[in-house]
Amino acid sequence: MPDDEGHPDVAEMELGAVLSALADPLRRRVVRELATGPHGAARTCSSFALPVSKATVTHHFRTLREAGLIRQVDRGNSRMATLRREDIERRFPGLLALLAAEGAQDA
Amino acid sequence: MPDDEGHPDVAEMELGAVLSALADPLRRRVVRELATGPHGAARTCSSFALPVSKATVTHHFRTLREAGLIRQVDRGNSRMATLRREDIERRFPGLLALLAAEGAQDA
DNA sequence: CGCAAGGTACGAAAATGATCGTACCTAGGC
DNA sequence: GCCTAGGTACGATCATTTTCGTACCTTGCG
Repeated sequence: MPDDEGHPDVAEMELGAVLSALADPLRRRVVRELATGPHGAARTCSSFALPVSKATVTHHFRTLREAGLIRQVDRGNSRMATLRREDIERRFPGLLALLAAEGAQDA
Repeated sequence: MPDDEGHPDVAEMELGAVLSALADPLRRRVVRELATGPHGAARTCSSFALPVSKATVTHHFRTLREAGLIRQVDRGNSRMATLRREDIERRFPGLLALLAAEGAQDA
C-alpha cells in the first residue's frame, strides 16, 4: 500500500493537483495518448517525442506522477510509464473520457 | 446566438482553458458553490467573499467567463454571474460532478 | 572496459499567472 | 446633485511554472 517513491495513494489524489497537471497541453497529450492507447500499456518517456529537452520531459513526468495520473517503474535501462486508469476512474470518474475526447473530432 | 462580450459559444469552449481556469482553488470554489447551489442561481461577484482584492476578483471572474464556465450579465448596479450548467454538461459531461464532489467528504 | 542511450538533479533564465493599488466608470439611494 | 457600492482598466510586483544547459548516474551493448 505504499507510496513507492512519489506515487500518491488513490485517496490522496487531489483534484487541484490533477487539474493543474492536466492544464498543460504537453502533459495532457501524454495522458491522452495513454488513455486512448491499449489498456495497461507501458511506454518510455522518450517514446512520446515531446518537443522539449530531456530535462523538461523529466519535469512533466514528475508532475504527472506526483498528481497520481501515471505510475513510473524502473525497467532496467529506462523507466516505463503507465496510466493509473482504474485509480483515476475510481477517484475522478469520467475524467479520462473528457481527455480522450479532446482532439477526437479532427486528426 | 452571440458571444455577448467575451462569452465563448459551446462549440468554442476549449478543454485547456477550462482546466486552467479550474486549476485555481479560488475559481474552483466559485464554480463549486454555483454547482452545488440552486439551479440557475445568479450571484454577484462580491457575494462569494473571496479573500482577495476587488481587482483580483475581477480577474478570476474574467478567466471563468472566457473559459465559458460562467455567464455574466449586467443587472443595473452590479453584475450577476450564473453557471453555464447545460453548456458545460453538453461539452464536458461529468465535469461539474467532479467539482461538486470536491470537499463533500469534510465540511 | 569503454561508451552511448535514457533519465535525473541542480541551478538559472524566461514566461506565465496571481495579486494589488489606484484611478475610473456606472447605477441607485439620499 | 452628491455620494456610495459594485466592477472594470491599467500598470506594477511578486510567485510560480516552464524551459534549458550542464553535469551526473545507471544500464545494456560492443
